[in-house]
Amino acid sequence: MRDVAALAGVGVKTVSRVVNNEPGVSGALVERVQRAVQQLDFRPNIAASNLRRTDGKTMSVGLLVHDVANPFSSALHRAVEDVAHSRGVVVVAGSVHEDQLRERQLAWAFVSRRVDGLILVPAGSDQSYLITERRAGMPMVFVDRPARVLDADAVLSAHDQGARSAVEHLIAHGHRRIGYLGHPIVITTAVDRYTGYRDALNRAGIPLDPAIIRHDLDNSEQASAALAELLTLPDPPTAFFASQVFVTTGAIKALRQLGRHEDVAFVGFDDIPLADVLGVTLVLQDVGRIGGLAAEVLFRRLDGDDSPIHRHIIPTQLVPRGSGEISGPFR
Amino acid sequence: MRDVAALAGVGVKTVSRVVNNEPGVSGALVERVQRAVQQLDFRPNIAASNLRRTDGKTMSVGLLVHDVANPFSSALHRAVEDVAHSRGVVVVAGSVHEDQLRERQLAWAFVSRRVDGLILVPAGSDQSYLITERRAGMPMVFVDRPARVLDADAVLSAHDQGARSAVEHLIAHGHRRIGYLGHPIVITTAVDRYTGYRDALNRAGIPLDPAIIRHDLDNSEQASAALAELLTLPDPPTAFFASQVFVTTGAIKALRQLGRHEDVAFVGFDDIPLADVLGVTLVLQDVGRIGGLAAEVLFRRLDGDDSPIHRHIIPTQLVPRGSGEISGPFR
DNA sequence: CTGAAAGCGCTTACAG
DNA sequence: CTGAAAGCGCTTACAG
Repeated sequence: MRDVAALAGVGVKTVSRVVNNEPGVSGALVERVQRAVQQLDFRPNIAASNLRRTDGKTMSVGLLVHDVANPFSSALHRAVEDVAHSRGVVVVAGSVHEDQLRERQLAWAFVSRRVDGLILVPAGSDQSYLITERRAGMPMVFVDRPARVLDADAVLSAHDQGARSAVEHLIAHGHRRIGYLGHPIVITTAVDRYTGYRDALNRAGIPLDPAIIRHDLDNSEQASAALAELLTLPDPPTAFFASQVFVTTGAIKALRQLGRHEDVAFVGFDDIPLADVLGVTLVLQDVGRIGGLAAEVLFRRLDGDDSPIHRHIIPTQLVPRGSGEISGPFR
Repeated sequence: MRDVAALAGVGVKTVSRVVNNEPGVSGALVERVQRAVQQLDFRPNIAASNLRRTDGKTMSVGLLVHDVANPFSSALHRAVEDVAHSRGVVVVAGSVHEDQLRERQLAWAFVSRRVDGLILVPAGSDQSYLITERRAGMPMVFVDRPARVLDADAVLSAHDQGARSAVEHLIAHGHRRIGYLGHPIVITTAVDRYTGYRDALNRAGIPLDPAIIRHDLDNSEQASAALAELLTLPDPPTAFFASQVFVTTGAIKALRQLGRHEDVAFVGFDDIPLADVLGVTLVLQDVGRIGGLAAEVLFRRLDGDDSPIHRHIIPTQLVPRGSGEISGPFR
């Protein structure tokens, strides 16, 4: 900037004014400065300007997700980015991989880079390591899972209701033996969705049978194996509910491979490309809305909104496509 | 940092040394400083430190992709992140949406934030707007599509070869009328893959028939419609090749919906979840390797590697799963 | 309307 | 081993 000022024959403050489109610079000077900017290919250093600015905004937000490559996370990223981009804010994202340590490292890395706010799908159950930043007023919005210790906004799917509607759907189609295929129970969404499963059975007066309940399935292969195994029981399930996208994928594969996709009912969680072609009934989360709302809440906080912390619950939607409508023995 | 120094009763330089793990501070002082850091919840400001550091590294790299939410882009993101994370570097990603203007805005936004390097899947055909940064020595690696004007490293799939192998596979199974379903031809990968299609036909002495070639399919719905339409021709294709993931998805859906997936052969491009269950033969790109290599090339450049610019070509792999092995009339 | 001085939070280059 | 001074590139708070 000093070079530009020298070339244009003005003070640095005048260059600063022109670069930031501040009013009160005579037309002639504006032009001279702009020419110098062009000539020197001057790129203002945002970091330096933030250092001195009173608001100190870096125009960046941090996004912590499970894995940037998974469909939920990347759709969330996209939704957040859309809102951020419209405000000239860049998003720096990172994958936490359900690892508390990595969550902490990444959050700190973002904080050290002075992001203006944080949107996070937490891996750990305790975000107290962020308490200083939170108290200092850094906006944070939790997504998919609420904060445990911190007092912060959250945007969540109605996990329990979504699961309950799926299981009730199966019950309505005449099933009473409904296998549960669940992702790792340390993740709060697994607890919530299992709760929905249990509630649906309870309300229908169907006793819970641990023999057909499998938690902690870590990937689609494990889900496939679990489903196959449950079908070998003396009194096997006539229907299955899968709690999450990879579990759902594994279940679909297993049913197809075993040739049971036409007589065993199935409802999964989360959308998968081609699931429509395969006629798989799914409970869908509105990821676009979740991400968009999370970003909006964050920016409202950045704009000074100091209304009470709120937990936004976004409904899920059951989309019948065939697999969930296969009739059971009690219909 | 001043506050920490005051509390610990030392100079700021000593705090700086402790925070950066520089050697040559007596044990007693280290401890006193660390206690003060703890007590004040001190977080070093990376932006400020970079401003003065001679190397001036922000420990961040920029990633420009088509759309962070699409499978190729997000897998790329993940692969880049894995390498970056191992070096303590964060990645700031942005979606370009095949829009030259947005590409430019984002690239500049990243440059203004002084990222150490750039990995980009370019939308436009001209990145000369980055020429100043490139000349100033900023490392850049192009992915999926080469730079047009800039002299920079690139990591690309063997698009033409991949397409050729797909079409040759269909020819080998007795097809001579092979429909081409292509994504927008303004994208260089579409040109490359179409070249592969054409070459395969040429080598087999099959004349090119524009009637069964459809470029510029923008989404899976258009691809479905195009495939359906081509099947109504008096002399319809007995096989199809789809050039890209969304086109592939649309083609799969159309074949299923028309009930033609068992007699019309098909080979698509790019992986899709559940395509294995559906028995769809695909040409796969090794996204993990592409992203990993791109990141490694970038970091090598950052480490001072000044070997000549290189264009890395990553082979694709044809995975036969059934749909591509349906026999045609000439077998 | 314009610009010189001071300062953001840190590191460099130096002196003790 | 330790720290005071100067400076990174910019903006703030002022004075003219």
